[in-house]
Amino acid sequence: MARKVGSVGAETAEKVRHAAVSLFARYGYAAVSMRQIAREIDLQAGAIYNHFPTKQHLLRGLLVEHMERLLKAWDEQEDPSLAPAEALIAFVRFHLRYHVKCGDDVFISYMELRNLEEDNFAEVEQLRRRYEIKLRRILEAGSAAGVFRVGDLHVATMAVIAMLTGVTGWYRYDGRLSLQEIEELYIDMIRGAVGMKEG
Amino acid sequence: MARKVGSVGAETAEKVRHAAVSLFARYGYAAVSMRQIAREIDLQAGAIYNHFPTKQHLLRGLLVEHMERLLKAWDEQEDPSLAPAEALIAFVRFHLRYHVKCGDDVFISYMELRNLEEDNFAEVEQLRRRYEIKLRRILEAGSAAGVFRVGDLHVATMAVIAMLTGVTGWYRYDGRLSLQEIEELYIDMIRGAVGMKEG
Amino acid sequence: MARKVGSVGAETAEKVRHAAVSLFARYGYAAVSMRQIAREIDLQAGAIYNHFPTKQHLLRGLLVEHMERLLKAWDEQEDPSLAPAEALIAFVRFHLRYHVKCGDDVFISYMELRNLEEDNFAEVEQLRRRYEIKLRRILEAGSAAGVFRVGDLHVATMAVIAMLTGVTGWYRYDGRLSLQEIEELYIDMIRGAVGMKEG
Amino acid sequence: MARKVGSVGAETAEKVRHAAVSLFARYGYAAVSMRQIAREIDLQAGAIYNHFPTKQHLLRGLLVEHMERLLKAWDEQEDPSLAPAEALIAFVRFHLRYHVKCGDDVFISYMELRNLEEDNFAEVEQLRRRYEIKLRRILEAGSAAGVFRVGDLHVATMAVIAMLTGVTGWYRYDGRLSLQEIEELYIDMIRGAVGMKEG
DNA sequence: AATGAATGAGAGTTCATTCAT
DNA sequence: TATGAATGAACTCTCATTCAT
Repeated sequence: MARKVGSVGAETAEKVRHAAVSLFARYGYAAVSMRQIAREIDLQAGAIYNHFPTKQHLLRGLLVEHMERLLKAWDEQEDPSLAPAEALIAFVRFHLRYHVKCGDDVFISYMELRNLEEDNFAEVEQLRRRYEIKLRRILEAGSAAGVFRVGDLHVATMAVIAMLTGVTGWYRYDGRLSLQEIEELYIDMIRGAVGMKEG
Repeated sequence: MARKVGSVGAETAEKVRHAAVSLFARYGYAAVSMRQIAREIDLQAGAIYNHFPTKQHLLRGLLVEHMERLLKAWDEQEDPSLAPAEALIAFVRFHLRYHVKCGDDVFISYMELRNLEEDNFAEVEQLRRRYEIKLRRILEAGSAAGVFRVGDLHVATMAVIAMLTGVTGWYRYDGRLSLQEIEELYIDMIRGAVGMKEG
Repeated sequence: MARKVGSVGAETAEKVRHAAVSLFARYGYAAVSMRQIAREIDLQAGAIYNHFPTKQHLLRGLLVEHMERLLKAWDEQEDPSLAPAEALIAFVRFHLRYHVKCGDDVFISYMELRNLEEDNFAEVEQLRRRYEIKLRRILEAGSAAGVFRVGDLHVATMAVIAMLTGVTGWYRYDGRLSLQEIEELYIDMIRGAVGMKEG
Repeated sequence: MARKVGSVGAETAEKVRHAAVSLFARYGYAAVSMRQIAREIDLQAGAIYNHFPTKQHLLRGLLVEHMERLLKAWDEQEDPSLAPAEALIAFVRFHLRYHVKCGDDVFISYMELRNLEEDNFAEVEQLRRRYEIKLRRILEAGSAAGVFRVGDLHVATMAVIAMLTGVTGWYRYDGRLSLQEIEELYIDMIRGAVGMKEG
């Protein structure tokens, strides 16, 4: 067998990404050095540059890829035949599960936006907006159908997302409440917040 | 009097704090150097050390003082005679106004927590919890009085605060909606989220 | 006495310049590190940046200041009343003495031109051209007066300067020939080269 | 034959040499990386080491081979039957043509001497001296024959070579003067410099 | 003979902090 | 209280070189 082209390299790149996510989440992009990332995976700092041209590229990659995975995951599980009420509930469950599972990715994709250079920032912002629109469309449909009572679509969208994403700040795997319980609590609150008719 | 003792110094310290808040908010604590802060106010970096023993002390001061101001502001305007429903509305208005007005302070007090050394972190966390408890007590009272329907007190507290604080992420002074309009929208949503009886 | 403002700093800057000239001459700009320069004068590398913003600025300064000193030195000793033949001889003696005395400065100002960034290069080139013109004017005057026989002014200027400057490549203070002897030899050769009438 | 043994390799080595000469001439040995050289010829840096054991060997090779080619070229065209005056003129023409044609090789063989390690330096210096001696012998013969008037053989040799080599610094293929014109100008000046009797 | 990944050292530069003045 | 100069450590990134494939 010839060279396992792209194999060893791809593995190392993945390890770098993983270590970086974890360290950036804990200490912040600016506070984490390339040496720290390298040390975490028993590598010399210089070797990272075989896989990522700069620290900034590494960050951009993490955020862009996180957003793309998130969008893809939603697209794959979205069921367009659902009525708005069910669609909203599905979105809430999806968002909570995904954000709780990928805590670090989510966290840095909120915290490290300001460390992106202008172009990279714009790119990630656009992806984020595409995700927000997923929710907005649901609220819009429910509003139009008269099953939600939403004062302002944009504000409601931001409020629901902020509320849900906040969970990543305090959720613990072995906490007082299970993820299922938390889901039900949030579904209840969000139903109320968007004025969903009982049913 | 040869010199307004303590006056010039206090002024400089205040200028440093102000420049630091603004720079930390924009670029993050770790990405901002003492030299940058000094340059902003036409000073040499060394001079900052006449007023703050370390960069970490400077950060701690900013967060602690922000939280103490926030708590004091609430304490000053809280009206213990209000019924839970009115108290909640008052809290929502207060939180939105304060957070929108002191955007940078609020922002860094969320973003830079992880850059605090252990003890300082604990101190700020405790202050934050004291603030959260203000809201929690209101929800608790409303729940007990049967005017709110809250599945879990802690979750509801966190959800409401996350929802409200999210506003600082997108609010613009000259945006589409006035602060008053935003307040009404949030009051409506939060009423729904906590199952407040119409009235 | 208050602070000896600019004294300590100016001294250090001068020491840096001196060490840099000497090291650049021996090993070349690109091959010499800021740490090497610093070590030479018992300083930390970082401290150099209190006096020179970048390594490139340091180099530019050395070359520009060398050329300016050279021009000033010539201007101070030039005697406009001299006839072309005597003026040429005076120039030859001046150039040899100055270039032999300031060997390292001269050397790097030829060798390190390509390490200058575009703007800095243009600046130094212009100074160099101003110096060449000093000789050219002499040759021109002698040509016009019929005391020199010069085929092409520009070529003759370059040839004489190249010939003279070459001395720095092999001159040794304690070599076989004294500077005086070398001067006489070059005066003879250059007289011949420019077709100066015997006198 | 499955493979042109030694052919592909020799070609690559030649490409490396060529790229290196060109880059060293423009930026200097110390400022050029093996990666830069490799990139220039669409290669990975590591591959260069199949052809040259170190960067220093590569440099040494370039200088030694340049000097050997130069010496061989002179040896091939030297006509020992020429009288000193004609021999000098032949040398001038040869030197100018060769140095103008092989500008980069010549340039680095002057500029990069100091980047040679001790032994390699000695080797190249010896070759250079062998070349200088070619001129020296001519001057010597002319002096002995009474057709040149040379104050000091060594100084005259260095002066003539410096003067001639200086041309590479400003000669342009499409400049104001053709190479032929430049040759005549230099021949005239050098005749004068060595006190050649008119004839 | 070439690649892609790695090492270990070192580059230029900036950092928080100190201190004599 | 402020300055300007210094330290020693750290930063991102590049280097020459090696080596398994």
